[in-house]
Amino acid sequence: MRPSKRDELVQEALKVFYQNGFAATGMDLLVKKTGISKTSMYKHFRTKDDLILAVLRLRDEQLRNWFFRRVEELATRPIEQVLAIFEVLDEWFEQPEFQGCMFIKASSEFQCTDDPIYSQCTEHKKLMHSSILKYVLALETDGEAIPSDVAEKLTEQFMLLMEGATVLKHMGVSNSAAQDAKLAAVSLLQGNGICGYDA
Amino acid sequence: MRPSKRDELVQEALKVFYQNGFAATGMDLLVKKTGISKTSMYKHFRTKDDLILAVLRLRDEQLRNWFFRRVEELATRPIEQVLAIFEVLDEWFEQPEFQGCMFIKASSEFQCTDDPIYSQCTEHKKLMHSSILKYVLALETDGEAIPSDVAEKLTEQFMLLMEGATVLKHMGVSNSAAQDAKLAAVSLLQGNGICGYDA
DNA sequence: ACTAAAGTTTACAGATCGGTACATTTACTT
DNA sequence: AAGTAAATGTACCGATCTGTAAACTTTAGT
Repeated sequence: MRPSKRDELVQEALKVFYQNGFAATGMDLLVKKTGISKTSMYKHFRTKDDLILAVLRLRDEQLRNWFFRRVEELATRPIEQVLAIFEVLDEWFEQPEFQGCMFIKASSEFQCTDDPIYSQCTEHKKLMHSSILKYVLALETDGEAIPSDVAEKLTEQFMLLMEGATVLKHMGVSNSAAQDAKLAAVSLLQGNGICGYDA
Repeated sequence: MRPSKRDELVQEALKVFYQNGFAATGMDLLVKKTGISKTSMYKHFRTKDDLILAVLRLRDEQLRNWFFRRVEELATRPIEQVLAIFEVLDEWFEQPEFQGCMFIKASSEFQCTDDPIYSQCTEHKKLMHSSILKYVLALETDGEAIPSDVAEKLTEQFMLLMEGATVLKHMGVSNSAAQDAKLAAVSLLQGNGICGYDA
């Protein structure tokens, strides 16, 4: 298969939905922004919701790939990787096109629990969780592996900090949200006997 | 003035917008749900956005009043009040009508920074921040007042935890989000030399 | 060159959107 | 009882919404 119009459509639709919102973006606007005819769109996707699902799938893949690739570019030791998570978060916030988390926003517009769009948003967050858990599980306390229940608890707390930072940054409440979250993460690590100054 | 139709409208509209979303709720649906005629609505509010603003004002007042009244019902000592914040958060999450934070959702649908609706959402979060800051400023470390920069940092971190918990609870990712946040808060307090076991 | 898929334009259907005009009814005040 | 302000029902406006029909053009593979 060649890089078809379909992928082109999904990629452009992602930008428009992200900047404009889902309900607020009509198919006619997508025609204007992408230059792709409405008939073609409906050949590829039966409904607008199907298109949104495809957009979210792409976003999930793009964001997770970029995020954790950056984490591993920034650090190799587990403790540093965990902290790098918050550095990458900051990088994300500082991108000029940053407009909050697309999945938080999607689940704000599609609140019905059995809506596939809502499910997809939930799924994305769970995937983020499990990726972060891997880094946390690699941590050591006094040279021993971290207990898995502690790792689970820490991961959950990191997720809280990340989502909170994303929201407050997007709402213009804090402009140091990612760094504040990082400091909190350091505190939480130290509180569990994990600190960055050993071998 | 008697409890006019206007207040009735705003109160009912709040429920509908909260459960249904803003863009997804048409004025005709509001007519059906409230029993108030569209003509009357537009006598009270020039536009739908004006109605939404009134709804958000009411919500801000209701939520903040309820929240901090509950905090003070649950605890009197500052350290306990700070932790009670997360207990009340949990109470909120367990209300059957809980559907996330209305302001996070509103700012997801009205992203334009100079939209008054967006500004109102930002304002609400700042008010939450400053209310929490008061409790944190009342804390003591070794019998001495907490340094104001530490209080500011802690408050910011508590906000991160609260917003994160609200989002993850709403998205169905975690069902112990408030308790997880509370444990994290305890850790952060201890990390700053504040613990609950002194006089 | 032929075929078939993919994409295009144009026009449209039916519903719903936010918002308004107008004439009527309710309810409180004096 | 008269007057007035508030709320009402109905019917409508133009625009926009998601989604479709039909006929035409481009593109790709053999």
